[in-house]
Amino acid sequence: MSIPRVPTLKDVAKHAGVHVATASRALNTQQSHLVSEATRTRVQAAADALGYRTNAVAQSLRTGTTGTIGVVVPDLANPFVVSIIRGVEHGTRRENILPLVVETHDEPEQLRSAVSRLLGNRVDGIVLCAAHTTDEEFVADLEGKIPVVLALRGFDQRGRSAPGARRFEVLHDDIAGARAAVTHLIEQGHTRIAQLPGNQVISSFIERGQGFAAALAAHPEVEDLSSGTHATEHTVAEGRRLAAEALAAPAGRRPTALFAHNDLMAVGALDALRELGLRCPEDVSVVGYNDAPLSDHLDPPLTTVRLPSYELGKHSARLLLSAIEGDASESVRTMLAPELVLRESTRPPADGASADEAPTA
Amino acid sequence: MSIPRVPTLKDVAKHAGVHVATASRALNTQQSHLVSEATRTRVQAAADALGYRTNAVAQSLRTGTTGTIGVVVPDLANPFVVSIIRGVEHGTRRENILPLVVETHDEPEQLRSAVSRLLGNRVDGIVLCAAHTTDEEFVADLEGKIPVVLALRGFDQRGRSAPGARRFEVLHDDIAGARAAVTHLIEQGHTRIAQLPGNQVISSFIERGQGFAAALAAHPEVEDLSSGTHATEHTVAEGRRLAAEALAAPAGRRPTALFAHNDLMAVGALDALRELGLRCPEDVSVVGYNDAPLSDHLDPPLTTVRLPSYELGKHSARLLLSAIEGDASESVRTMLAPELVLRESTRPPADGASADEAPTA
DNA sequence: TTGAAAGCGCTAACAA
DNA sequence: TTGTTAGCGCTTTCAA
Repeated sequence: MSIPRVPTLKDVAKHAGVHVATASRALNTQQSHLVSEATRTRVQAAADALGYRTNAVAQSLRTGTTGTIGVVVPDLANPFVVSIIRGVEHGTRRENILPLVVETHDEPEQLRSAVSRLLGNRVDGIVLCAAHTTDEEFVADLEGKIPVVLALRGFDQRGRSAPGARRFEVLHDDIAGARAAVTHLIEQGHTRIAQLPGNQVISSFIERGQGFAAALAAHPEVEDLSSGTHATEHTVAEGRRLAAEALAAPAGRRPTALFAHNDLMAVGALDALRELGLRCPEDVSVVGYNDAPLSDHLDPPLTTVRLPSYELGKHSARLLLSAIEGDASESVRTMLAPELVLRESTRPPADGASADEAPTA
Repeated sequence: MSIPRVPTLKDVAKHAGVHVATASRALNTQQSHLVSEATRTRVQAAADALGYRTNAVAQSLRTGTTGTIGVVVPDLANPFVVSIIRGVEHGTRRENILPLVVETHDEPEQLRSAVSRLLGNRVDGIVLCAAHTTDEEFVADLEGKIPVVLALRGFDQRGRSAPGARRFEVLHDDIAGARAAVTHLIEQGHTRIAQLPGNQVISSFIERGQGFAAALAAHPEVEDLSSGTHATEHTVAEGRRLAAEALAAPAGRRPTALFAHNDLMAVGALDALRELGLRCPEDVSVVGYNDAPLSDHLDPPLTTVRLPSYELGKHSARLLLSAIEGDASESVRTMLAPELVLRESTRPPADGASADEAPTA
């Protein structure tokens, strides 16, 4: 009921009959060699007896380092974000670092307030997975205050000319991923393709658009039938909206394949097709991105692009730790490769797809 | 490049030409009334000019409270766990509390080490969503050290007789949820039902089993054809394994409906059916639990039970905060109700599938 | 209304 | 090998 006072190092020292400094040395693995084996044992016994646990707060204040890092993510409900976090955890476990995870929901103010809290809590560094291209100035400023690893999302490569602007990045090659997905569609024979683009303030989606464009540029016979609008959120509902737009064209001008910038939007596209009386993949192929859980159990199982999120988190953490140690003096930019996952939502267009027999619903 | 020293309160005080104590008072909303409006403004201006941010570490050491709470969860990859976390965040936002989230992966040692880290970091309280029934002693001990809210998973009601054992709980009525799901199957006319039980060291799954039993007890004509084994993990693979076991019976003795203790296991059951050449829901109905994302987009869309995870998190946080304030002197036990979500994976058994042609509904 | 001073619990020179 | 001492940055009595 009544919560007893938590024992301090002073209590341990008294109990062991030594000075606090000795107790501190005895319990600190780095310094315990400075202490006689006998007293070390005695102090340890006292600590165990009292249930002593180092007060990380006091330790942090004294040493100037907290043993925590911030992990700023857009959205925990996004499974690959969780995977990144686990990668970070893996990369920091040995060092006994505690990652503090904060969400931004892709709101610029929330990014700022989240970072502000982390700075207030004196994290030793930050893995930033939630940057918008419009945050570049903010991030550059932040990098002047604390070690930062820019993960998952970066900035436009131009404008990287700031002198002495060291930057640590662990990114994913979204251009290659999108290009692989769209090239797959083209190789299956699709000549009318539309993309359902994500929010263009996020590098991942900008680059997926670039990958789409690159794939089409290499195949001039293929038409881009995208509607031109892009999603503001990356939800099923938005995917459905964009797909409906793209599919609204008269039958002969309708895309036979859709590239959605993420899996949820691809699911929305499947919904839109169903509502129009079109079948996937018989009438229209669909590709997603991220390889979300259960995307292999959809109807039909979704062709998608896998992003090595766990590795991304792990590398980010490692890089951040070395930046904190001061080991990393140069800019580092790691780029992780995508993997195309073929399932049943893509197939060659039906015979005479150009003439298109599909119902207009 | 070189990271400049972070300004301290002393810097602000000097810059404003006042004593640090005055600066402290000026910047602390609770005490700023003790300071003349003029100096308050001056101090604030100095703080802004220097980019001062209170050092939460020093503040915590001095005040003995960190403004952080621990949130111990089994598994971030579980979407309803994320929803709980968001509820917690909602419940703590106003007070500007930082929730520290740690995972246990349902490993007893990880629970202990996670809690240990949180205690070391001197969190002000803990929301524990990851308890096993075998952790009761550990938890009782913990409750003697720090305010704890037992969320999502509780302990057996017997044995609650410890004198003065105050306990704060925010739980979900798994018995009612399971009972509703199974009663729904029975009312559709199913008379041969099997459950695919989760790990029996977790109260949620124990209670889902009890709800299953209660539903059957109220309908003596219904047979329990469960295989008797239960899952160790709550994955698609385990669901598939258990479903295959239950469906291995000769045709006339085969269950016509399966109640899986969570959605992933239900998905595994769908896989098992497909492998056996059985259709869902025509041959066998399936019910899940949790209403996971995309469970409405499966083939077929899954009937399931929704658990009010966001509210659960929100209530837990509120309760913890009041416990920290010392407001809550009595045990509190909040029980949140489930909601049955009907979709297409359940329907009455085919004619002759059971002896019972007359659905009772 | 402001300043002086003590101290939260710990670690790290320095001295012995 | 151990003890002494100072101080990390802040808040909060107590005095002025």
